[in-house]
Amino acid sequence: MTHDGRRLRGLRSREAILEQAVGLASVEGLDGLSLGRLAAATGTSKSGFFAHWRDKEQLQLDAVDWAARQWAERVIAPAMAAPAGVRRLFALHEARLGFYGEGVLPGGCFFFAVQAEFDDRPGPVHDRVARAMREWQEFIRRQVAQAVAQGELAESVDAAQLAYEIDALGEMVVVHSRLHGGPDSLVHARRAVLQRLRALCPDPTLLPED
Amino acid sequence: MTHDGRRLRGLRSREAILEQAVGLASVEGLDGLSLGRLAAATGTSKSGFFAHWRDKEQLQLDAVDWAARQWAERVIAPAMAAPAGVRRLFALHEARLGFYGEGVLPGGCFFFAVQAEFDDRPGPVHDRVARAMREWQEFIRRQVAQAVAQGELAESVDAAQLAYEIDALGEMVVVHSRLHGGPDSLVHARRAVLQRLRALCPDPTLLPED
DNA sequence: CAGATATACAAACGATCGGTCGTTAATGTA
DNA sequence: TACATTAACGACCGATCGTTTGTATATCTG
Repeated sequence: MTHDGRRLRGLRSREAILEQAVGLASVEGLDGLSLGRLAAATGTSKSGFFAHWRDKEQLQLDAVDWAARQWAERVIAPAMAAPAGVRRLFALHEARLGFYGEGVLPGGCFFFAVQAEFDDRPGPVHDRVARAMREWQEFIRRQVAQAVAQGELAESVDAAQLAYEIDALGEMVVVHSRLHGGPDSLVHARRAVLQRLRALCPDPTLLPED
Repeated sequence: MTHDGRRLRGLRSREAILEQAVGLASVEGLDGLSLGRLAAATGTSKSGFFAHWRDKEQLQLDAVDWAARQWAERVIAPAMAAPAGVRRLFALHEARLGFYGEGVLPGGCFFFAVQAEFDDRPGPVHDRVARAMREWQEFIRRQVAQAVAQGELAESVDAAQLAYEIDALGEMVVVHSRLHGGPDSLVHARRAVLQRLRALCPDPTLLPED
């Protein structure tokens, strides 16, 4: 029952498979991704998956968790280095845009693809995705509320309202940039949130001018 | 070669099939939608499709066109009733939110589902969707530019920038409302654009207060 | 060492996928 | 009336889907 070599090897390939699965799912979705192609991409056999997961749905659920962890490490964590308040809020937005712009995932954003796929399909995957998105939205809202409490945003700011705006402006970068090619949407998304925050911030010098 | 009864009957069922296809695709996507289920939903046979379309891709392309026509009739046309300028711009946004809120399509928005599906997959369907989305974005941009020209928006407004914001804030309603249930996102999306326009409009009385 | 456990595989399963073929019935044209 | 065209169909095709089964091998436990 202890951490021995067998389990370690199992965990390694499990992680490698999940990383591939999240990358592929960011392009084709969690359902569009077939076990056959995932097997080919990972260099393993289809049937080998069932040593790690009972069925495809279990793999999908673990993929959601893996993507959420990746998001926490590559977007949230770097932004937490910025001082709390409006600067951290904008750092969060920029970290997200950086995640998209660097092409960490071949499809841009795992959660965008999966949201569009499962927003109408009830089931465990829908629930898990909804929870992850709710936590993300709630996290942004808390950062807004903290900035208000610190006096870095006007007291009239509705935290849930501003959180929706920041999230929407950031999320739509994925499809706009991929569908129309250019990096225009990255610039638009960055500037939209920056100017919005500057307008609401009593001390705009906390934020870059452009 | 004239418009006779045969062709009329063909066109009728063709339209009925496309309407069903667009509705189903708004839920499961254009590829997730299978010909078998589409046949069951329309009460016809799979093989009957191939009298109207050479293959599935042709049906997908026609579905995109059909959805674009529906969008023009149910969103753009009503908004054109409003006087040109900032009022028409906001009417456009409200017409879109109404389209989503009324549940015209079971999946909320055909183009949202299809964008997420095809933004990374090159091919004719990708190109057709990209063109439709580019035209829509361009249409918003022209409405912004006209409002600026009429003096109903500040001259400093970057039309493409504001168009991106309006579109992003409207589009993300689909997934937010469906994933988290409540109509909060509809309120947030409406208020976000309304306050943004009011802030940029020299005569805010043109727009409702809330 | 023996026995249990876990990783991974090839082969095959029934179901469903997009698509083809040949046919029927209805509607048009000559 | 004779012939061409069209919508629509049932039956079937090879491929692929998610999944099951049985097996071989490597690792840990006793």
